[in-house]
Amino acid sequence: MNTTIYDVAREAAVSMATVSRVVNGNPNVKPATRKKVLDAIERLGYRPNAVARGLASKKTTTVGVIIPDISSIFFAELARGIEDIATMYKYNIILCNSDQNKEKEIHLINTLLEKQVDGILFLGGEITEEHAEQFKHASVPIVLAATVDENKQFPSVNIDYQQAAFDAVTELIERGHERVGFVSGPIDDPVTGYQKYTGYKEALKKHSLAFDEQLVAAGENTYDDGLEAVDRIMKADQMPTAVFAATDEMALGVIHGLQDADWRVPDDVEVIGFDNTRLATMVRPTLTTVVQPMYDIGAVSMRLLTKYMNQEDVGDHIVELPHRLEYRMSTRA
Amino acid sequence: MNTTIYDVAREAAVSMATVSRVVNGNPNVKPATRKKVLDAIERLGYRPNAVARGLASKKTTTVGVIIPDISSIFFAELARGIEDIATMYKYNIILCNSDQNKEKEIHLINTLLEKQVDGILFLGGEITEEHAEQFKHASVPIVLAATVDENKQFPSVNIDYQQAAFDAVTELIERGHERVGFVSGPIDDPVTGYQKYTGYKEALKKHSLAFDEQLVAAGENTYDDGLEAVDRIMKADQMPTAVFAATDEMALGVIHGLQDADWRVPDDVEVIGFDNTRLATMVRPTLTTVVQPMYDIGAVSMRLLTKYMNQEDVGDHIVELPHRLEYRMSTRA
DNA sequence: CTGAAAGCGCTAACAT
DNA sequence: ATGTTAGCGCTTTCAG
Repeated sequence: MNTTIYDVAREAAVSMATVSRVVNGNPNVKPATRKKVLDAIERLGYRPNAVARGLASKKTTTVGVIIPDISSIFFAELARGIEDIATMYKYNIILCNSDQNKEKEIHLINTLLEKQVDGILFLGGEITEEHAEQFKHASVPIVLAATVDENKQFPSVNIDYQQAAFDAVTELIERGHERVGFVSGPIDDPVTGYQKYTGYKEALKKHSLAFDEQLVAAGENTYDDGLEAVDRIMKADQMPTAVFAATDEMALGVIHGLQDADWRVPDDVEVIGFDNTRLATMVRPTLTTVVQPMYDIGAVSMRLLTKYMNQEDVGDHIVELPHRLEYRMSTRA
Repeated sequence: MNTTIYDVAREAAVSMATVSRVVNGNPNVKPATRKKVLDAIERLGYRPNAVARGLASKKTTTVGVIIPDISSIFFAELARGIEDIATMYKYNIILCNSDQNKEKEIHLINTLLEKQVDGILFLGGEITEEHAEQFKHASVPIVLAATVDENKQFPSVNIDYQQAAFDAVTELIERGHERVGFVSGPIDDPVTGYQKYTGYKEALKKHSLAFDEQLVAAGENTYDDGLEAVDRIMKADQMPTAVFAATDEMALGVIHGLQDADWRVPDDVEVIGFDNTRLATMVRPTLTTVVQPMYDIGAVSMRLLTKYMNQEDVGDHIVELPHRLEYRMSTRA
């Protein structure tokens, strides 16, 4: 049997209430009795039972995090930002991988709610009607991070993916390229696909360049798909002289695919990636890429969630973090 | 107010016990009444409170995972293995980053125990006396993964790091190299440093090669430290013709450092890494490396933990997974 | 400043 | 097959 607050109370010859007070740092305890209690706790090796506390107080100091895949460099970095801030605010994190699978996501939300988490951080592809329904019925605050919510009906933190893609492609165009390839994950993936795709097309249009289906390769966001994308776009009737890849990992694939086929980067083809993961400096040439502050997105979203959980006033429910281009060697100086 | 089991009981005109039975899939319920209850649950939108259940049943179906840094490729992959198996056995995971900081680790163990996790998975550097003390007093099973426990007093899953390093270095030596560099994280880190260092020295000794301090560079396990290591070891009085790096990330640094200084890999210098993270195929030349089954270590350790939690019979408390060399292009065919 | 007592929502005997 | 009844360990009024 573990020792309980009752045992401590008896040992210290006070009431449970008093023990509870000292354990919770309530100032209304005479120093002398506080000491008595502390001693008893020490002597008995008492450790408060957070489950009982949770039941009584209706707070678990635990938040649920639904993430597509913790083994992805991108999400792992985000997760670290989340965890650090959570720790700072004394929360623990229940981490769940969803693989962006809607069924799983819905199921996980339910599980987390059953576990009485104080809040949920949702990272994923997209918010569907069904997600929205769930979220609305949740009794705790929910914040989205790196997740597209068309209707902007839930608090979220993001960067402007479309604008970021637009900026990157514009940079390429302004360097004189008229044939810019686009390599991405599934186009129907809201963040890694669609938004960047739209930004890409906008940039072309803005500069009166024709859109060419042959310069587009949509794979699965992996290195190998980047590699393969090269096969496809370099076979276009008119080859691209620059490539914008939707993730750094794909960009590495593109660079190596290009090099394997004896093209030189950046001399023959310039390449820009997206995310600025640690991978970007781990290639030759190093990768020029759109900086997405992953750690910060995680940190800020967690911070936002803590505010909701404490019912603090929140300014903007939708926060958009800045992005920028980091110039490295995969583009010409 | 959320709806409780009591509300459901009233709505279905049965007792709480019966509701509890159907919620928990107890077969001793007449189909008809089961349906009545299910309907009531549906109608009320009832969602069981896991905290209350936890308090009453003394099981939370949650396990704590203490991990050095989730943003590391290596640990993220391990975490994925852990989470997948946990999900399979209906457990959730409370994920905590320790940064291998002993204070934090001890503190986290306590927090997790307070939260009444059903078990703990500990990944980290090393088990000290103090850790051991904590573990012994824990009321739940603890399994170590990718963590060195000198006294082998706790259940754990690992590969034989020393042997693996020995094998890699031996491979290099048998290819005719007499000057093999060793690049690693802090030598005093049990897994990434000491064990591999020992394996390295053993291999030299076995083949009657002299140990040369100048060929050893211990940094911080990062890409940049790999890069810098090259500066050091290539300045040795007699340069190495092969390098064994303790992690893939360092190995990438070494390869690029070498290439930046106009050495050719593998022609001038052969390189072998360690881990077989996804990075290994994301370099040119692709990296020959020691395969450490990260996902499996995570999965197996979680599986082991479930056995302890279910008080099942466990065969070996210490499991050692196999390692092997994966030959790629950073070594000559 | 301290204590008594009523739950929090559920499970687990024990009855029936 | 179903109901009754204690708790699980803690927080939280409410008194004093």
